[in-house]
Amino acid sequence: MKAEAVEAEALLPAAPQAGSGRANNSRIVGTSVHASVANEIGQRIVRGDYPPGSILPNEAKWAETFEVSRSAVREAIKMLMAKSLLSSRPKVGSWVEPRDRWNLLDRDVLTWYATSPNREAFLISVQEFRHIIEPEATALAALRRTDEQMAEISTACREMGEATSLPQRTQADTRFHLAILRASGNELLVPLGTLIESALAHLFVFVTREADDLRHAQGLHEAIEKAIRLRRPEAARNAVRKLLANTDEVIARV
Amino acid sequence: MKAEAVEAEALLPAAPQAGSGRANNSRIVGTSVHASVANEIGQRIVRGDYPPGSILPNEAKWAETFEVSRSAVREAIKMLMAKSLLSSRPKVGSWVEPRDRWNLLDRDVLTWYATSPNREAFLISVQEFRHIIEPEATALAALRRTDEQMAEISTACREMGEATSLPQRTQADTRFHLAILRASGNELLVPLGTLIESALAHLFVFVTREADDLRHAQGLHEAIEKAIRLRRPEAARNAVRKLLANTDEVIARV
DNA sequence: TCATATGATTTGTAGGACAATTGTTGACTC
DNA sequence: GAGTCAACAATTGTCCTACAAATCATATGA
Repeated sequence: MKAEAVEAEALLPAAPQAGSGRANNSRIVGTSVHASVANEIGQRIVRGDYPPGSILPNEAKWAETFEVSRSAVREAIKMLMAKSLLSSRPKVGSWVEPRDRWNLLDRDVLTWYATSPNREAFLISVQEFRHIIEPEATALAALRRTDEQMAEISTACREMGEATSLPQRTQADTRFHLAILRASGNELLVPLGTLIESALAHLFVFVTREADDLRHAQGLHEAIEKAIRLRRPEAARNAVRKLLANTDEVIARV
Repeated sequence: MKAEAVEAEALLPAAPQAGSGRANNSRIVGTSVHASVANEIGQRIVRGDYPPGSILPNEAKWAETFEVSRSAVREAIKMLMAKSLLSSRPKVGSWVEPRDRWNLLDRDVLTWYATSPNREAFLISVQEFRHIIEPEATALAALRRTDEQMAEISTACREMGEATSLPQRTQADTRFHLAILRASGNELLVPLGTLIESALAHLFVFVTREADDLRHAQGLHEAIEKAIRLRRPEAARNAVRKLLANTDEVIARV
């Protein structure tokens, strides 16, 4: 090809480069090349740079763009195919699949979605989804939890109360909700934990809670814990609904 | 390496080989090599051949086993990594991730799960999941459907009634439920369509319905269609609950 | 006993070569 | 002029080889 050596794009968010000079090859830390490439391309797709149905640049082009080997690009693309973001055929190339084939519940896709321009739409969808899932999941947990699962839930709930920093509290909060999903006894509910994780992680950025709010929220969590402990599905369902309503309200303020 | 040329395993379900002789290289039809390998390894993992935490054979070993190149194996493994079934590190190898990290809601993983030894557990989980999701999703659809979406739902419902063969009917049934999910106005619900698809596909194998059952089920579907058409969320919710109860009963008979 | 090197194994990355697939173009025929 | 068919070209698919990087295990030494 006669293509001139175009400026390669950096894969990771601009590492402060020691030796100034050439701005790429800045692969910095723990991430492997194919993972970075998958991340970058995936993000662009979800962000809308390449609308569904459109043909992506071919593998050689990506390799050139990122200054990596075609093998690495191919592995990245295979990862995106596994998430149904892409398909490809010889001579045609790779194209973006229609949006309703995307596996939006995938951890990575969700992350890309959460950081894309329409963050608010995302948050609203997730919160609505929680309204559908969590009351029922918690009711099931109240019926079927084992003692070990109960211990996990109680521990997380207590650590939430004792947390001294917001990140620490958020982490305990997440553990609390994930433990409930696991205790529901339905394996298919567990993967939805990524949704909740994502929701809480992004909520925590938005929200600066007052001390009063914190105490109130803690009380709501403890009500859930209690209902599960006493094996009262109906009470559990209602307690979760109250918590979600509270969260809705916090969101609405912003 | 001193490894003897061991018998390679066939990737696809035993093609009737013309020239008898060597039993592999039987890659037959439209599937690419890396996809076949991913399918085979994925199925084995979900089936339980390699329990979570255990180390898989290394890439070279897989390449030898399937008589494909290491590149193809790597691309397959990357696909499984994208579904969180695997992780890998240099020198250590690839290991199976804990079950609760698997993306069970992924189309492929779900298929592998559905064909694994514990099919019944799978079907029960899916049906329970439907109880959680579908009533609410349908209520939302009743509130937010557009006219185009309504047309899709009505068409599918009608075609269900007019279907002359069971596969044809199942297909229309699937389209009906997927259209409702899409009409719910919550993007995150759409990916759950794979669950319902899978459920109906596998239910249809189990069940041989009587003419009476068929008429009854059709009536239940039409009730749902009507509730959505008249924008009555509460009626829609109840209609779906009735349909699911009916399905439960059919399952219980077997 | 603990820290430190060093060795070996496995994945990670690169690059090149060719096969397979298939859209496109152009020639040929009716 | 329309339609059919063959040749071409572009792109992914597959294979191969070589080396780099990471890291576990072992041995070595203080």
